[in-house]
Amino acid sequence: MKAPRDISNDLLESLRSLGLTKYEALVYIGLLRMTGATATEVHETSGVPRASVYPVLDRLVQKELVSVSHTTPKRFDAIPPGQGIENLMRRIENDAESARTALDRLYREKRPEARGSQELIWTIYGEENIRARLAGMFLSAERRVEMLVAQNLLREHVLALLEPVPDSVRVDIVTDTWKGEQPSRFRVRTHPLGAYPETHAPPGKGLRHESSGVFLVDDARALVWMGSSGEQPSALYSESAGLVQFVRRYLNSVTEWVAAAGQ
Amino acid sequence: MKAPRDISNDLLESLRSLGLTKYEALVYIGLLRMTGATATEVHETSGVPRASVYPVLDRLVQKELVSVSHTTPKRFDAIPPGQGIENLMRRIENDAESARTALDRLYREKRPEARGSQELIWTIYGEENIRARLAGMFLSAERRVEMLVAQNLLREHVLALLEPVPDSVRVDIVTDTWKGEQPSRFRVRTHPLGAYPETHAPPGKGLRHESSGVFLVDDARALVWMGSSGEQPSALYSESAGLVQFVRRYLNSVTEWVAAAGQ
DNA sequence: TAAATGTTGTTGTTAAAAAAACAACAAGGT
DNA sequence: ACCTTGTTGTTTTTTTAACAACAACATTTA
Repeated sequence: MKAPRDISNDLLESLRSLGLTKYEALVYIGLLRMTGATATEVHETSGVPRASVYPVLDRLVQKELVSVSHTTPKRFDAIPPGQGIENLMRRIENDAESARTALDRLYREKRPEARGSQELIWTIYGEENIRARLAGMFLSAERRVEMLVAQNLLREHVLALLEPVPDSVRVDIVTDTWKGEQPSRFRVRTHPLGAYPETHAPPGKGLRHESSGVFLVDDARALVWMGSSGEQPSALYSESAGLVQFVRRYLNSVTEWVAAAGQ
Repeated sequence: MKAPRDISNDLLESLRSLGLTKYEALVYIGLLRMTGATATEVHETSGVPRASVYPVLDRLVQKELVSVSHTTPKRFDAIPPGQGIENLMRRIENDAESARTALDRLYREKRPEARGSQELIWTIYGEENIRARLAGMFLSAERRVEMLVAQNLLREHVLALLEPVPDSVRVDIVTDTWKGEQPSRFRVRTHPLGAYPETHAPPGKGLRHESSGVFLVDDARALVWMGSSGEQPSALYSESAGLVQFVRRYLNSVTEWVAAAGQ
């Protein structure tokens, strides 16, 4: 192919994930700079081979990204980006909707937790997924929720999820700082988490508490939120006795430390 | 590939437009029926070759559609469809947003209507695009807006677009029926459009007025809305003297007919 | 006006890239 | 000794991209 000028690779990638091929993207981009261009002009400014330009334009018309004139030769015009992208998204959202419906049906047919998945430790990627799992944990709490969690993480992502927890469930929170009054609903204890001795960790490489947290529900379900700064966060979730016990001990020792520190 | 069971082709297509490959779709679908499956089990119920299952699962984890356990052998679990599809859509919407930003910049650099595009007749596909164009026409009206339009089309799609037209612009509407009182804002004339003699058309094949309409603004810009029933609608738009004159005459003769019919 | 030239729109073929399918094997567990 | 997991590399198929050739017109030029 000729020289498609200086089209950012990112843009092509974005358009591809909206369902366009490279050629379709290049033609549409080229067309945005022109008004009423002929196929040959499109070929020239987009760098797409002339013979390929015709089928590509046909597809773009089908996708409601360009309009055609009735002259000979035909002339083409781009639908403005706002409208055009909306047109693409409409199709995609339709697909998403029908896919969700179909998948939900399959999903509901699943035998409910046949095997003992309770011995496994799961890795969950992505903030949304972690939050969803946390919400589920909190929702299922019957007696007690405990957490050791950095203040920013708590405020931004966790606090809202505690809303549906009933009063009969005791909620213990250990965090680094707490602005404002103590909420009566929860037992909040503050402590400079960074100062907690990372026993077996080499200095400077200790677990970053910045965006991390440890959660335990009813001594039965544990989640460890590992927020690698900047990166996509991940978490461990488990109902296995092993991990739960480990988390249990960790929380105990931190709690003791906090108490001893004399707050 | 083995027998992927009875997976609807539509579903695979939908998932593809959300950025999944066939394999990714099959594995995810298969995984929805299981809980904590091993790679081999995934292979068995999805029909995807065992060796291919590993890279596919990796990608699905990246796309936040499945979670992995830390056991050996690894076990995999599907994120529930609602959450999973939301995860996919989030990425796509990000791409859409950044694409729109980038494209808008390019679009604005375009020299404003360099050539005389006013001689061309454009075909516009898709209801949204037609409505957008109509809205633009109405917005630019300085003296007069005339339309001959089926009642259903008028109510559902057109009336709302007339909102921003100032009082100084005269708006004439001819339609088949009009329930309720006459709006003082517009000059509405009703007429059973079907009865208008389709001069050169064979009976039964005359232009269906059901979802069609003719629009003229300031005697300068014309749009013909052709609503093929059920299909995607299309329209002609032009500022060319030829088409404008044709529409002008058509409106005139209909208006005369209506007047003669003695309303 | 007729020949020469050029452009548009089509069709068919080849090349490159991406996805799918298969083969083989080391590591570890039973 | 045997089976399973996870990994790697190779072949086949499908999809995109690139190229070649040509008929139908239209434009220029002699």
